[in-house]
Amino acid sequence: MKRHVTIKDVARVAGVAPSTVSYVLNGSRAVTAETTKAVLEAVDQLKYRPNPTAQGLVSGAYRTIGVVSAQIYSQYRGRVVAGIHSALRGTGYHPIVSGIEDFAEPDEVLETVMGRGVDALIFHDHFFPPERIAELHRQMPVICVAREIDGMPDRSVLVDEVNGGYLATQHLIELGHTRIAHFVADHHFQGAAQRLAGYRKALEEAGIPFDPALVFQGDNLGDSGLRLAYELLESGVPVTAIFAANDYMAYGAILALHRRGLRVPEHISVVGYDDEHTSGFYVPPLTTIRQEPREMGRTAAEAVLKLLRGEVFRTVVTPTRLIVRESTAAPGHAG
Amino acid sequence: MKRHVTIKDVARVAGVAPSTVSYVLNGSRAVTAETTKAVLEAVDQLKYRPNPTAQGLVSGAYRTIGVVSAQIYSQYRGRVVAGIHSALRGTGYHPIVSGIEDFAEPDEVLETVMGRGVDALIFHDHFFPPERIAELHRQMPVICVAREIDGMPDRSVLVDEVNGGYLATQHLIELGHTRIAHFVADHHFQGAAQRLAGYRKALEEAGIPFDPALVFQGDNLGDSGLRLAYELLESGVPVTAIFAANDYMAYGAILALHRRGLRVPEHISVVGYDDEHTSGFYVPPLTTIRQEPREMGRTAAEAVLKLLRGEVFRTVVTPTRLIVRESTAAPGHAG
DNA sequence: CTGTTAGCGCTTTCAA
DNA sequence: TTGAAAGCGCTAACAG
Repeated sequence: MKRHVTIKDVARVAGVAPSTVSYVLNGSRAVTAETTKAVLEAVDQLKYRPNPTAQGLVSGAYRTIGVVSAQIYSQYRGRVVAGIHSALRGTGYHPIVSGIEDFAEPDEVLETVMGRGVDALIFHDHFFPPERIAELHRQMPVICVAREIDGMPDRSVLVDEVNGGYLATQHLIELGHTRIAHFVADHHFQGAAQRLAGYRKALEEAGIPFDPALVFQGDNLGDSGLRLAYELLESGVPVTAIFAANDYMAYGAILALHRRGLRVPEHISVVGYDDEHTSGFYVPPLTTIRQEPREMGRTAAEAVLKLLRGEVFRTVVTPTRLIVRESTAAPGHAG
Repeated sequence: MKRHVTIKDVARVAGVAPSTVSYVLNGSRAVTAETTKAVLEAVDQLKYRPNPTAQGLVSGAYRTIGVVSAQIYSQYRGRVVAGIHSALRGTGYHPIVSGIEDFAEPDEVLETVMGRGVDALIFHDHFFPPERIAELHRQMPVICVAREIDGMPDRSVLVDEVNGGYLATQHLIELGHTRIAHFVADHHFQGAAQRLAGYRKALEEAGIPFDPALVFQGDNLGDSGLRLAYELLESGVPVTAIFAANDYMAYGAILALHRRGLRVPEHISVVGYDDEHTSGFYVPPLTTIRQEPREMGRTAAEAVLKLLRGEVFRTVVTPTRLIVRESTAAPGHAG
């Protein structure tokens, strides 16, 4: 395999000192136009690319942002990462992503990410122990997406989850539903409680009493939606609509209803949450809550850059909105 | 922010030379039990972790595998990455992933991945220019997943795509279908042609003449499945089944049929490809072709490790199998 | 305006 | 069996 071209090679070819090459490339000191030209030519000729590892060793800065993201197979989560990428573009910083697997060990994830030398961290993972995150927070800038950690004020990019839950439920109520079940998101996830709060708020506002028998704890997977829907049906509690706290659970619920001969939305309306890219092609296309994952990623990356520059960042809350498709309709639609 | 504990700190505390600490930690030279103990205690006490960046600088090896993966939001692709992670676990090597975005620029992706210092590369991306990959291949071990590149023999982990296409089509034929449309996968993707070849092979074997009017070029997205299905319906060509070269196109197709009042599988059978995690919860649950993405990732990682050790690797072909669910049935099922 | 030198954290000769 | 010293590729004082 081939040896790397180093700054010395460039210096030799350009007939200058290595440091001069460094100064030209980094603009960290005034250099004659002539010298600059010679250096740049040598760089071109040798196709020299500085070794960021060595740069990092010297400066103690790696120009790298570690990103820890669980369950990246969700389009929603992938988009957050995409937003981070795009905000970092042209800044000289690059993201390195880990925690692709659902249940990657915290230590391992950290070793992957930290081991490479990172200047800051973005967490989009609700499994990672908060104490560990807080600990890292003491060593470098850390931003959390869709999560808040005790002792880390102004270090989050949040989503207006309460409003999301509210919007979903209110939509159902406006359609005329009063018996609305809610499949709660995975309990590790902070948004779960907030979506539930939004659900309760909408009910309350409409004067519909909250019924605990209508709320079921899920775990975000399709299978849990399926199971919960069966449970709901078997419980005999009358219901005309389901608000599932994520799209996958909504899929599972719709399948369960289908298997029991219940059609959506004719017999039961269903609304999801996240607007995964498959939801518009589901049968029926799913009414859901859309967040702005790309925007969230961008904001998180910009926050980190800000902290790195020593500026202040204040926690921001990104909006949610309702996407009405075809899985919701007025109740009693089919009798 | 906190300064890192260095090998010197450990040496001081243990009362030995920095090099001795290195020898103890790497086992690269015999050391007294006593000295070893002192060093290990100091390491423990200071919570010392060697800086891999510095190690990399010296050794020229970074113990890092770059992974370039397009469209990682597909569960299938995410699983390949998970397989890579898991095969690397405990080897001292770590993957760093890039190319999360659909249309990330090759140069940018490379800068992210290469810039960090990687010892080898795994490509799971059919957009990346082959010449660029071949060029990298000259500098370090490179393995491609589900793709072969000219001039790079024995550098791929392949999938038995022909068999996949064959299995899907044969299943339909066994059910009694003879008019089977095929939605071809994105043309950037090598497997597209192979899946088509499998389709043709199954037809031929059954004595069913190949009809070009039944094949439609898609681009892997749900929307393309939708569009193609409308096209198919409008063409007036009679058809009782569709084999879509990926699940997302199958979703789109099913939605289009649904909109035209056609039920699946009663009026038209549909089979997909990839077995995305949502497919089992689709209505109806999708019959599809399952690959072994996790296995593929593992194999790719092991291949790279092998090459790094100077051993030989021979291209392997991983199996595909049919998963029969509820989107397929005998034709004329509903009249 | 430019070159020399030291040193980032580590490994690995070379000496003892 | 161990320590000292050089050097990986780069940057940033320090001199001129």
